[in-house]
Amino acid sequence: MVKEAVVRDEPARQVADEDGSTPAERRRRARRGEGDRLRAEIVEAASELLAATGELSLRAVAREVGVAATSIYLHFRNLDELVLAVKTRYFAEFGKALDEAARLAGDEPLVRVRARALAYVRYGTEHPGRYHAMFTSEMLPPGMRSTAHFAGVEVFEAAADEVAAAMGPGEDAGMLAVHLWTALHGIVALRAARPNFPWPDLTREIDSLTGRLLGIG
Amino acid sequence: MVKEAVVRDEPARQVADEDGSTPAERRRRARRGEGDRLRAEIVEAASELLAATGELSLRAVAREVGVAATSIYLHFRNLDELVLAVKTRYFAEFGKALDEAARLAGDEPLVRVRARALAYVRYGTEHPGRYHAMFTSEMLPPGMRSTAHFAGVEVFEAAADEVAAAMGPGEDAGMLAVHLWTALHGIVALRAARPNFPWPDLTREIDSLTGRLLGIG
DNA sequence: TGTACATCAGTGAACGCGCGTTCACTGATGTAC
DNA sequence: TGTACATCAGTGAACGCGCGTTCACTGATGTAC
Repeated sequence: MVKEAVVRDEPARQVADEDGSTPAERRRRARRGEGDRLRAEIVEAASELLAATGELSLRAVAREVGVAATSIYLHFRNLDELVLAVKTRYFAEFGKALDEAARLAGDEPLVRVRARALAYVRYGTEHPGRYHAMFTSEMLPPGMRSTAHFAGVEVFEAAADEVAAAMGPGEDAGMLAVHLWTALHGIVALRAARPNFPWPDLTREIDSLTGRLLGIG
Repeated sequence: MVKEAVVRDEPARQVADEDGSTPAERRRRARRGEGDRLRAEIVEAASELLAATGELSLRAVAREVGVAATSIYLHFRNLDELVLAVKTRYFAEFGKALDEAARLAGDEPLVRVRARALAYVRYGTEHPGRYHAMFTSEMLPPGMRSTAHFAGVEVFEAAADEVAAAMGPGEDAGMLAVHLWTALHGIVALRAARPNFPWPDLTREIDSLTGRLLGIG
């Protein structure tokens, strides 16, 4: 009722949008030195859109922010650059969530690994869009899929150290870390892809999995 | 050099396409009762396209077959129906590959499980496009993602039976089967998403994984 | 044996959509004089 | 204290693209008489 029919690309002006927030108000033109404010708003909106829909279009972001589509080019050379910025953000947040979980778990190595593993799958299942964006191949044409896809290893490496600490010497910590990572990824990804399968309780599943992988009943 | 400039949607006519095959020749109009020939060709082309690119467009399929885009509507009500036909095909092929591997493995349960697991990840890594199409969520809007996404359970169930046979009584076969499935999926999916990670040898990985999960050194 | 006609297998133009990107531009803000 | 002007932050029209789907059609094949 309140909204006018918006005919074209034109961003909403003084109209509150449907959830009651007023991006139009936020969208007062930045002052001289504050050009980066728009950049932050763009990344924020893109982040939410990618999380919600699993894909990102420049025009959708511009619409969300309440700005002309072209304005995005003031801060990003193209769509890929924006996507990269968003993913970087996700990885930082994800890594922080895992570290926090491990910190809260105390000193016992196995407990720490379990906490980290549970935090991993929790984050993945609670933020399927983000997780998808971070860890799902888009089947890029060969050539492109080399460098950029290596992001997120730090997360793995932190977990690998944890695993190494949780096990006796003489065991293949590298292989175990790989088992753990792939298993956790599989849990998250399959739950997203097959939401109707009768999956077990997540905590039980992680306890059972880590127990078996690390050789503890 | 041989190809003329193709200006519009118009399918290639008497011209051999770049790999030397001549779809134009195949595309002689079907005889009276043989209307289903085109259907088979469409599914075949769609199957190859989806495997190669990870996505499917009606117009691309039509181009590949050498037929007007509208001709697809003679056999499928819309794009989704075609995609479904292709996925059904993939699942049948995938299931057959696993069964065949188990058959060749003989009678020893653990050997059978290992063979099945290895066949699973082999199929997945060798046909990333097909696997992606079968098992990767497309983040459909809620409402759509209920029924259709349950396809492929038979494959899981065959594996679950195998796992149950491979373990002693009193253990939680269901949980173990879930561990195995998610782990295998994770291996396939992460290798596709992170091709530059130093992954271990696939056979060693599967041996190690199944050993740990099923409690055998 | 010849021919009119129904049917089957397919065509081709057109639609409206959202997209990424380009280009020339505008108008408020701050600063130099 | 006033004003010309550069610069910064952003706009808006336009482009060409591939897409799914619709619609009215065409023309070869087989069959009934």
